[in-house]
This record gives sequence, C-alpha cells and structure tokens, in this order.
Amino acid sequence: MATATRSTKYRRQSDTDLSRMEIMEGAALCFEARGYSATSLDEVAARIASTKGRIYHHYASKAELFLDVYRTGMMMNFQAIEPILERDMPPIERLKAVLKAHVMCVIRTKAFQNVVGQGVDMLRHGTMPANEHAELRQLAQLRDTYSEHFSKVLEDAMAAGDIEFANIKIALNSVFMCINGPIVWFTPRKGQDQKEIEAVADECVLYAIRLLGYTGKTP
Amino acid sequence: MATATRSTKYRRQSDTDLSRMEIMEGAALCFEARGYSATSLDEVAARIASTKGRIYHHYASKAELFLDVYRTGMMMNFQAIEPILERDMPPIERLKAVLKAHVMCVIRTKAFQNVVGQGVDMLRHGTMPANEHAELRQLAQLRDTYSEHFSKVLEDAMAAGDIEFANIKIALNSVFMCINGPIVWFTPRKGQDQKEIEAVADECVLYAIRLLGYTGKTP
DNA sequence: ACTTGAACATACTATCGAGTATGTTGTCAA
DNA sequence: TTGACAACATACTCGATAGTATGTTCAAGT
Repeated sequence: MATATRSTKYRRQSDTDLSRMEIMEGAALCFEARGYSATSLDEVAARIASTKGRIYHHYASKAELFLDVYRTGMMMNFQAIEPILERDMPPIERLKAVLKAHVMCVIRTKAFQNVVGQGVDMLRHGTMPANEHAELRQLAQLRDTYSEHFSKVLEDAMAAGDIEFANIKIALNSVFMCINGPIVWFTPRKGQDQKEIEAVADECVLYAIRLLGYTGKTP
Repeated sequence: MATATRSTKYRRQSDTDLSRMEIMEGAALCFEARGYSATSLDEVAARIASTKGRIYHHYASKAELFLDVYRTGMMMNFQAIEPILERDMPPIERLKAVLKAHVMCVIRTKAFQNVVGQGVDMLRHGTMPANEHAELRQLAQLRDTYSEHFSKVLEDAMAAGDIEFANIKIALNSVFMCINGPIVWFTPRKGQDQKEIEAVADECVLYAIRLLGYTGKTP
C-alpha cells in the first residue's frame, strides 16, 4: 500500500509539474510580449486555452507565477553551463564553451530569459509587493551566483593571458549585454534550422571574446 | 501690436515647453522605474509635486505622454552624434567619437533612453492602442535612421580596414547592446564627477570597438 | 475694471483586472 | 458505491486607474 500511495503521489506530482510548466510557458510569452503588469492572467489563460481558475489553482498570485517563471529561467541557465564548468580544459576554451552554451540557451528559452531580465529590473527599482520581495531577493542571489561563475571563468582566462580588460565589472556587464542580446533582437525565422541558429550564436560568442581582447592567437 | 502679440506668444510657448519638459522628466523616471503600464499618471504628477489635471492639460492621453518622452529621447541622441557625423576625420576616429558621444548621451539621459527601449519593444510586440500605433511606427523609423548612421560609420571603418565583422546586422546589434549597456547597469554614484563618468564611457567604447575587431593598430 | 483664456487643481465616472467564492468533473482509495 | 480530493471552470467582488467634467487662479489684453 505504501508503494501504491507513493506511485500515485509521484504520478500526480508529475501531472502537476506538467500543468505548471504549460502555464509558465504561456505566462513567459505574455510577460515577454507585454511586460509583467500589462499582462492579465486572463490573457495567460487564453494563450493556453484555459481559464484563470486553473492558474489560481496552481499559484497563489500573479507575482508567484512570475517568480516561478523567473526561477525556471535561471535553472535553465545553470543547467546549460554547469556541465562545462566541471570539464577540464584550457581557460580560454572553457570561456568560449560557456559563452556558447549561454547564448544557445537564451535563444532556446528567450521568453523565460526576458522574464529574468524583468525580474532583475524589478528588484533594482524596488517595485513588487513587499511579501514577494523577499523571494525576489533570493532569486537575485541566484543570478549573482550565475554571474560569479562567469567572473571566475573570465579571471582564469585573464590569468592565462588570453584576454585582458580594465574593470571586470564593466567588462562582465558588457559581455552579458552582448551574449544576452539575442533575448532582445533575435527573431526565429520560419524554416531556420539548428545550424543557422548555431551560426548566430557563434557570431555572438566571437564578438563577446573579441570584446575581452581575445585576438585568436596566444602571443 | 503684432510684435507684442508675437513676443507674448513666444513666452507662452516657452512656458508651455518648460512645463512639458518637467512633466516628461517625471514621466521618464516613473516609466524607467516601473514600466509604462505599471506607472499611473498620479505617480507621475506626485513626482513633480503636481496633479493629474496638469498632465491632461498638456497631453491627451498617457500614450501621448509616453510617445513625447520617446521622441525627446531620440532627439537627444541625434543631437549628440550629428555634429560628429559632419566633421571631417578618419573613419575609425569618427567611429570612436560617435560611440563615445552616444554612451555619454545615454548615461546623461538614462531615463529617457530606457523609455526609448520600451517603445521599441512595444512596437515589436504590437501592444499599445491602435490610434497611437501609427506614431509609434513613425518613431521607430526615426530609430532606424539613427541606426543607419551607425551602419554607415561602421562600413566606412570597415572599408578603411580598421575593423572587420561577418554579419553587419549581428555586429551592429552587439555594438548597440554594448554601448546601450549603461542604460541597464549604470548607477550614478554620489560625488561622482565628470571625469569618472567619462572613464566608464571610454571603457564601454573600448569594448565596443574591440568587439568590431579593432586591434589598436592599422596593420 | 472687466473679459478672456491658459494653466492648472479637484471631484467624479467607468472600466479593467487581481483575487475570491463557488460549482463541476473525473479519479482513486476503502 | 461512496466519499474525498485534485484539477479545473464559472461567476462574482472590489480596488486601482485612465479619462472627464468642472472649478479656480492669474496674467494679459482692451
């Protein structure tokens, strides 16, 4: 019986997760298109051919839904780069690989990454109700951790003499602006296959490492 | 009498412009902080220690106010770079100068530039009431013209052999992401003088031209 | 002095959307 | 089979805010 109960529980949990993911995907698209506050939950519901009741069954508030999309977007980023951080390779190659993985991830999860950006802004400007503000701060720490990973990779490559920059804060910000660019300007074309997308990503990575003073050869 | 009438008219026009500018500055700060739709006109009014009545005396709608801020932001950009475009100088130097001027301008007019960004997004995603949509398109054309100026400067520098890139659209987008970065991440410190701000701008420009393959010497 | 109109402020309306309360359906366990 | 509960849908409430209608002030023209 214990087994039966547990399997049931798991299946249900799985169903719930699926439903929440569907809601999040609709929400991410709406938030991306119109921004957090301009998006009504009725719109989100309509996008997934459903109703507001379903959303409120899974989320206590609009803010919680937003935060879940935010968190999920960050998780996608971590999953994209963490395997590479553990691999043993020359710093400059790791840098390239991490940048590439990030760009590919943001292109694939564009809507979610846009929400992440909105979340960062929200914290910066201190909007959003006070009760959810705490979770927003927590998520911002997650973002800082993510940023720290890049800092490390940058410093390693710097120490190896492959790149050079003056102020690491400005350099890192500029790199992020560059590799996050597709979130803003990338629009998927019809019939655009994986190869073409990779070509775009490669060019972004090229510009990002050039920005860091990489010349293509180790002098 | 004609003279008197005209001088009166001018003074009044000047007063009106001043009042509108004050409203726009408050609006720009609010829109930057909370986004277009999350910003109420009561907030904007409060920020300039005034009331909604004053805003509606000068603007027919919230959208019109937004569009005026947008337009003003673009004008600021044009005024920053146009003198340089007319100067006679080597392409690479002109490129550097234009980038520097742009960065200084966005730092100085941060809130307005943020609104410009929101306006671009709005057009891209087709939000905003249909009647104002036309003017939004018009403003987007202004933005395209601005972008065209940079394209020209890039191509000249490319022809002179000072920089090189694969796809000009991606390169230009990346450059813009980089030099518009301060709109997102720059926060003015107290007691930060002009010199320090220029140092930040210079570093942004450095990264932007590096991104374009500039090595510092003409090979 | 008095009229006029610009430049506001004040007081109100009407709508939209977040949140809630309640109803319906299907599934599983006992 | 029935009771319970998850997973929704439907139907409401209520506060916030864009927009409007009206009142007030003051400076300039006559």
